[in-house]
Amino acid sequence: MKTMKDKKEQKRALILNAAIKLYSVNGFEETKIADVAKEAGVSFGTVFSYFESKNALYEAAILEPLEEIRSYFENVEDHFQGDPLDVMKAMIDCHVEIFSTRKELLLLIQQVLARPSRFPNLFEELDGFVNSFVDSINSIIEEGQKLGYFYKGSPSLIAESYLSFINGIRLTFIDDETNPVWERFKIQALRLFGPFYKSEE
Amino acid sequence: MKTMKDKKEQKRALILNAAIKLYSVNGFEETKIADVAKEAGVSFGTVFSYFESKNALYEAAILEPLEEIRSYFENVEDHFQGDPLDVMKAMIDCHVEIFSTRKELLLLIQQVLARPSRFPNLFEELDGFVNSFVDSINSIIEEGQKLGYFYKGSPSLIAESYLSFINGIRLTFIDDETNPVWERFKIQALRLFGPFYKSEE
Amino acid sequence: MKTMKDKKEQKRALILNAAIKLYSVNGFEETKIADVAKEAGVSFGTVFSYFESKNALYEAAILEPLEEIRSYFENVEDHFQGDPLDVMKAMIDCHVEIFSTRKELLLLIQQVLARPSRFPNLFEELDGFVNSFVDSINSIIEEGQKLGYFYKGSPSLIAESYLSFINGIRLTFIDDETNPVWERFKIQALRLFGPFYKSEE
Amino acid sequence: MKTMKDKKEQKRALILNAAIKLYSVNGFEETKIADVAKEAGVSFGTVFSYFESKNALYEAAILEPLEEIRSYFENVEDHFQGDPLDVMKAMIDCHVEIFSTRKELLLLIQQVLARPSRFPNLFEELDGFVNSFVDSINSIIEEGQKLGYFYKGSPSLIAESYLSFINGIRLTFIDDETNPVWERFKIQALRLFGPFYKSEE
DNA sequence: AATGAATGAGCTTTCATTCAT
DNA sequence: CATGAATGAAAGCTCATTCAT
Repeated sequence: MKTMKDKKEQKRALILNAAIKLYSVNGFEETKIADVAKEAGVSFGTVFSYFESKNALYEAAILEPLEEIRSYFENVEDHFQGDPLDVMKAMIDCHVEIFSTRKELLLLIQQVLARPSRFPNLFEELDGFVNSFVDSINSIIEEGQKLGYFYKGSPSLIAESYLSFINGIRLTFIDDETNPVWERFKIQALRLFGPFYKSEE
Repeated sequence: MKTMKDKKEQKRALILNAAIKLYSVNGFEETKIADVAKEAGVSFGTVFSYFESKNALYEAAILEPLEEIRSYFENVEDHFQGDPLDVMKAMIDCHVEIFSTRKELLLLIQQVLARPSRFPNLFEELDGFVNSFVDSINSIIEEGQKLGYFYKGSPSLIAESYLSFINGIRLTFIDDETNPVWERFKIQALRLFGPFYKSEE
Repeated sequence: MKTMKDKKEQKRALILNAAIKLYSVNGFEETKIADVAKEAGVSFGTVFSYFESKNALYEAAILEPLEEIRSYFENVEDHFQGDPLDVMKAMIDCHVEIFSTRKELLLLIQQVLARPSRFPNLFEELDGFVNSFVDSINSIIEEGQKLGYFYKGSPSLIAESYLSFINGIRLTFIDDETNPVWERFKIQALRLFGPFYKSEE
Repeated sequence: MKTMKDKKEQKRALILNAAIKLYSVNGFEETKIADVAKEAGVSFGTVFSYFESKNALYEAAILEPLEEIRSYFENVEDHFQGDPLDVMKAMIDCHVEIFSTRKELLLLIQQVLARPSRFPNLFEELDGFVNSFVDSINSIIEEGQKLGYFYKGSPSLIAESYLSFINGIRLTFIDDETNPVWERFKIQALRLFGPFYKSEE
């Protein structure tokens, strides 16, 4: 009994991963369910017995991985402790790690963001994600501002700038997954918060 | 004679603008040639007499507007004179103006960037665009670094950061076209170059 | 032992009744085996262990109930005794009772009759049914004719007219199951046999 | 110009006739659009440029021929003049002619009547047809009753009986198109109105 | 015996593209 | 040139049926 459920779960994951892979590369319309099935090693009929429709599969391919990383954006305080500056550094480390690693998810997210009217539900969800993040680090930024670490000004602006920045990198340097590149962007990310690394001569 | 050519040119523009509008909102696959024709007020047969295929129309819809803005990214020195800091400020003003205004073009660009393997030619072109920009402002950044305005470090990194940043804003705040929002991001953009606006208390 | 067989029989009946219900309303193609199974409270796999195929189930859904009423059409003399006129009256009572009550079966029959080439076996069977009925009441009609009750002329014609008539009612007034409606048609049915109820002023 | 419209009309008719033929024999679900196209000698794509969908084609295949015969059922007085008895005789002649000739239309109608819940619009339409007919001959029957030709009683009952009767014949003797058979049923049809042909010995 | 996961034939429908008018 | 009728490849999806458990 247990085994059967596990097997179903496993096969579902197989299909979902195939979907993530193909959707991220080819986009929604040009990914054929038959291709996903082949990639997953099942018949296309099987895909439909695990996911209601092509649309539902797409949503799952984005939303489920999103859950895995959600916490690192929405509960920043829980994951990173200490001095606001250290928290931000740790957070940036974590986020860059995620963005450089999870290329597929980010591509999918960008597909949705680039066509909000086509995927209204997903867009809504992602929009909420952004807002939650901004809220989540608001107080940390404020504290950092009081301590003189960060630029004065709207914490939201800083948070949004930061998110746009790492998002933009992923989009602009889509092929690069090498550590060094991303490593260097971490410094730039922090500079949106405050005037750091000034004297690196 | 002249008039005939003009008329043809005009009709071509009509179709191209319709294409830009619809492709940007609906993406490549979900934009139907019939819809473009209707939007342009011509029959769909006519579309094919001005553009070889749906693909060719998509390429034109991206590449031709791209030409219009190319100069502001690839010949930075020609457009903005003076002190490196002033040049950057002027450039950012100009770029933000472009990014906030030409939502449609940017959406199209992001569609391509999000699916490099689907549009290799276009991706190549856009990639070249990025590189040209980075090259173009290299010496300005270097000069600014010597003068102590800008952070030390790889000028490419700074240029790429900047591009990613404005790109990311466009993507993340896709709906916003209001000036104030974009205005505030200009400050953040400049902070990728150097520690400016520190004392805005 | 006995119980086991009974249980099997019972489950078979459960499925058959579900099939009759759904086939009659939705027709052959639009009735899904899965729906029949759900209606019967079994898994769809079970349906196939009682009936060879969807076709076989359809045939059973028509032929088995047909058996139950067959006798009232093919052995008219055995069921109704007396004067030919009384026999016909009793027969009409009985038939109208059947037609008004067994809407489902009649709908199924009409589905078959409306598409003879799709269900040749079933059609054959129903055609035989009609012929048997016509033969069965032939002598009764002849006798009634001799007694001056019924119209002269081919008894077959009268029998066929009668059958067409009640069949047609069922088809034309498909929703009506109220007694009064059917009651009034009994008078009309008898008028196909002879000039009755003339003076009902 | 004129010719083009005519040609389109002609091709539409070609497709519609093919549809009538196949739908009537095979029913809605088992008639494939590809088959209709082949029968009409066009590609299946063409079918969709004349009819919105398979459903729309089915509706057209029933409703358009229905229009052709409507008048003979709904404007009985306009078509047949004289003595009520003569009117009925002429009407029956006409109707039997229609029913014996237009087997295809009648089969289609019966498909709809046998599955009202599947084709609610069409069913509605046909139901209206029946009611209009009943209304239409009401006064003629009443007049005939006054003159002593017809049975006393509800004119509606008589009208409905008549309609059920010819409908039922078409259904029960689906294959027969020979005149003699239908000719004999005309006598029976009239007997639903009054005690005619008593002395045909 | 009962289940339901897996399969894939076969359907409708869309839409880019061709080409005769 | 402009048009739009005709085409048919190609896709998503349904569901009867099989068969391992």
